[in-house]
Amino acid sequence: MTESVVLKKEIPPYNVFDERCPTRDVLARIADKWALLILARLENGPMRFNKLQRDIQRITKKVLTQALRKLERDGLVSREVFATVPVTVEYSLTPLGQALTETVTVLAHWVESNMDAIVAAQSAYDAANAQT
Amino acid sequence: MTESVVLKKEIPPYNVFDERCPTRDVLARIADKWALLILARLENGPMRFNKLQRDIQRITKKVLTQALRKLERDGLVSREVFATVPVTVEYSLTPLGQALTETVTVLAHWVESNMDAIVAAQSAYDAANAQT
DNA sequence: CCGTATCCCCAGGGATACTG
DNA sequence: CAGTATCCCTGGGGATACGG
Repeated sequence: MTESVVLKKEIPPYNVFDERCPTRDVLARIADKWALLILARLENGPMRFNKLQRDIQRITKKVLTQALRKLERDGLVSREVFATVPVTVEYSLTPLGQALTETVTVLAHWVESNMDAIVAAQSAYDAANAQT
Repeated sequence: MTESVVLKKEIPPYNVFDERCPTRDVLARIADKWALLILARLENGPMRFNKLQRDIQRITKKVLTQALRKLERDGLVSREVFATVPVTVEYSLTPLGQALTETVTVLAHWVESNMDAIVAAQSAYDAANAQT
């Protein structure tokens, strides 16, 4: 009888805990304070470069540009140039970025919603570890 | 007639986009590659220090300790010492950390699930921006 | 308006060794 | 086992100025 060999389905061995897995680099790029803020900010629609910089306070043009390039390379953000004078550039979430951002937004909101508990924990921790 | 003045309910003005809001610091602490990996790793239950270090590859004791302390201070992780010989220390998620980690895990899984699309985007980007 | 180009700087992370 | 203690070091930001 001919054995029907059931090949183990090759599930992509992506695993963020494997130091060699490229997902780890991607996660590290997303797990960046600026990246998260940018994604969260773009959730409500396209936005120009300067508007982004103004909304996300304390970020320099250089760093914002770098962060946007990385997000663009990973296919999370798209960049569109309009030939106005002076030039206008709009950034928006790609469908891929949109999906990711939903989770990112949950994260940001979670922090806001639980900030009181976090502050309390910090106080307790600091009190317990108080130095002379 | 006496106006019944409806006081605007004072919702905590927590907002990650405000540079002065403490939520921003917390988000920055969570938005850290090591912090995310630690939280994700602790999701399945308590874990000892060395096990944690082995599972999360490429992290040194120093950095792991620092990361755990921050998470502990924010009330996301708890540390329990057992007077065995040699000493055993277990780290686990607090209820607060548990809730957060659910979202974190979604994020990690999202990356793994969408890695193929991300890789494709990277290739396209690199091809479009090829030098010379 | 939307970025580069420079310069500078130090905090944070790596490597290694040691201890309760 | 679970951390400190040191030393080193670099690259990621910050500030500023300029350019298309």
